[in-house]
Amino acid sequence: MEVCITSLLRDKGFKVTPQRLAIYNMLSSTRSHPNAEMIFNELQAMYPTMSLATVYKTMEILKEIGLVQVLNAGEDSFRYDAVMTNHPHVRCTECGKVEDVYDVNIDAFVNEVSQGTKYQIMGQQFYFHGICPNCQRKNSN
Amino acid sequence: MEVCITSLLRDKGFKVTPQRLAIYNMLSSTRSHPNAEMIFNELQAMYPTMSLATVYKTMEILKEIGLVQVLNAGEDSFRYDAVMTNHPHVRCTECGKVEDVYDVNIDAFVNEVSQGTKYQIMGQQFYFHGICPNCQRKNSN
DNA sequence: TTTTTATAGAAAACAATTATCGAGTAATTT
DNA sequence: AAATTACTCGATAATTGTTTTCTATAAAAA
Repeated sequence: MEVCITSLLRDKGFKVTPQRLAIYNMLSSTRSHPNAEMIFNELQAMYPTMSLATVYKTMEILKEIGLVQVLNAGEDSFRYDAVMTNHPHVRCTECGKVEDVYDVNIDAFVNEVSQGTKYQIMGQQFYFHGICPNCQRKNSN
Repeated sequence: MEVCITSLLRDKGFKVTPQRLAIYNMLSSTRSHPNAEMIFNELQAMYPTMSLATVYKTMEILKEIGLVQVLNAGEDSFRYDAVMTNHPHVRCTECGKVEDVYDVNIDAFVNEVSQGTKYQIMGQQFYFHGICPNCQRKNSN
């Protein structure tokens, strides 16, 4: 993994810096789909000089070299995901968490749209929102 | 239609103003999914005192009374749609236009996600991006 | 090691959106 | 119809997420 990002950065002419490694490592070891501020807050402890601008600039680079995808889950800020397979996301409108959705057949759906619209579909984003099992339980109490 | 928005506004305690009618009429007679600025620009000619703030405030109200839906097609600004049936959208990455996608079966897909995640799904947004037939033709020349 | 080049991060800039507030106007009451 | 009330308009200012600028500094190349 480390090797991967290191050589990927270098191949594209970007420098390998501690900040970039830290940001990517943090992102790839969580499933919380953090936004820039969450990443910043978590890394600030270990990297006291870390700035939000660096997080944004790094995300830009990581997106460019194909290591992260940017999620727009209908909130006011972007979330980031180091899992690059294109999968839907579901956001809980009560507690705000964003989770992955696996085990659904996207391809058939995409094909249907492609044929119906005559568009050459390059990608898609599926966002669901609702109430997670946890919050459902809380609500019923 | 006019009757509908007029009474809807009044029932919810909002006043019926020329600006609100103009904004809603403009939105419901286009398929271009404009953002606030596009709406503002188009109406400024006929309503010289129209301001962007009014467009935003009106959209807030129209959303609240269920007359428009807000689209977040992965751009930097929101787009608005007076068609309230929940349908996917596809954006052309070349010319930027956003079109509706009809004739696809969403329900089965939503059910699949609902059962797989145990979430109580309240809504969803499907965004596709790609190249529209027009731009495909242009590109091949 | 030296030189070159890109980067980090503070601060300022930006753009979309939201809030504030006084004057104006629609709806309601008299 | 006039007066009252409450909501709204729109100029302006504020806010928020994100991007840019600038310069000392760290990483890569020589």
